Amino acid sequence: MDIRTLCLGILSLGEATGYEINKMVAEGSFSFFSQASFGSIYPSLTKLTNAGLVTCRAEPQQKRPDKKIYNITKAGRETLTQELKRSPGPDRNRSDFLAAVLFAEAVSPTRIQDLIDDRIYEHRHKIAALEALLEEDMSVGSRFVVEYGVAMQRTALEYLQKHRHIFDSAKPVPDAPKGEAKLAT
Amino acid sequence: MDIRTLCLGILSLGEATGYEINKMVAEGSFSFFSQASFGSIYPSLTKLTNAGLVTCRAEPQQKRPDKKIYNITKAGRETLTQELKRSPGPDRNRSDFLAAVLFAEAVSPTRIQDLIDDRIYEHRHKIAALEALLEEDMSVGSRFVVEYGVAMQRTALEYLQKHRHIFDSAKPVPDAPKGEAKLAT
DNA sequence: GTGTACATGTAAAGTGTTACATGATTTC
DNA sequence: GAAATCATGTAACACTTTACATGTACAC
Repeated sequence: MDIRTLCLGILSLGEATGYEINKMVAEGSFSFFSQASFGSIYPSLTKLTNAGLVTCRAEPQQKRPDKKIYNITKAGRETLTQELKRSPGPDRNRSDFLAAVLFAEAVSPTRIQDLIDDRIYEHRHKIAALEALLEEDMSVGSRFVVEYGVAMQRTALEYLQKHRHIFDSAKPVPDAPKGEAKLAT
Repeated sequence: MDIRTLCLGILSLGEATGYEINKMVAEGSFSFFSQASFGSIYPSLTKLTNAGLVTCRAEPQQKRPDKKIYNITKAGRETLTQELKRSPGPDRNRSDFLAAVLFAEAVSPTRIQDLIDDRIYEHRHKIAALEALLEEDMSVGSRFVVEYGVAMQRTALEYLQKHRHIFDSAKPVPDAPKGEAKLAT
């Protein structure tokens, strides 16, 4: 799903400005499963407007750029419906943390526990932030997604706490550990 | 983490060809947390070779392009160690599924249950595939990562099974939900 | 006085995917 | 006879990030 469709979907839930969309994606309930920045959101909104899928009304502000409030149009809803008929692509999860754990084993074993401990700390913060979000009023769908996020974060946290010890005996690997190295296929 | 570093890390675990790296990333234990295709892997290997971080030896094949087997160099390991000293960036999860569920609520409510049912089916398959992977011999780190993946997939599956009903008002639960596969839960 | 929140946007640079190009061998 | 596996690689295109550009207002 490209940023254009993401913006269209967010606007299907209610009007918003580019700034607000960025906040939702960066910190709000969209932050688990999407990411985008101003550099992609603003151009997307412009394109959607030109395509007639959203309308834009400017609200004057004092000493600031006008607020541009976007609304989805009927054509926009139809386009989104068509888009949702296509089966969603597979999830794409990219975790530098998991990669680092794997690679640290071969190259810098003493680093693994630090990596895991930092991660545990981050998970706790993230869970607290999500639970705070849940205190607010939100739609059934948003709540479903945020609770899904909490469940996933909790599982990750528990897994790390439970399995952290397996690296306790980690020892440096000799310079050339090839031969019949066991790479998972 | 860019594809160049990903390739370097994979090669730190043992020698491999571009083709093999692609398989690991597309289907193997790297597939949860990274993705890359030939179009990015081959150029990355070329760049790493030019930078002296890996070496390449060609093994002649019959009626096929030579196999190019890459090995990490000492300089490559040092570069990787440096890279691992930097704290890993945040996870970036992109899920068209979660986005679709959220947007479908506003635009096409009857679609949600289908989306969830398909997803449940996919999770079962994925879990089965991962558990098959675990039967094989693999390093401590690989096992850690694959088991992490299994835990996450299971949580997602259970969450969807448990919370699927909240969208019932959008569409009654069919008596015999389709896609009810006989795979391990 | 420093940082954050508000509020928009552009341009260059980098990164990654998709489709193409080639071709034998094995499995269904 | 079709599709998958093995095996490499390029080029065009799409997408995203980062840095730039321009301010005010408020809290600490």
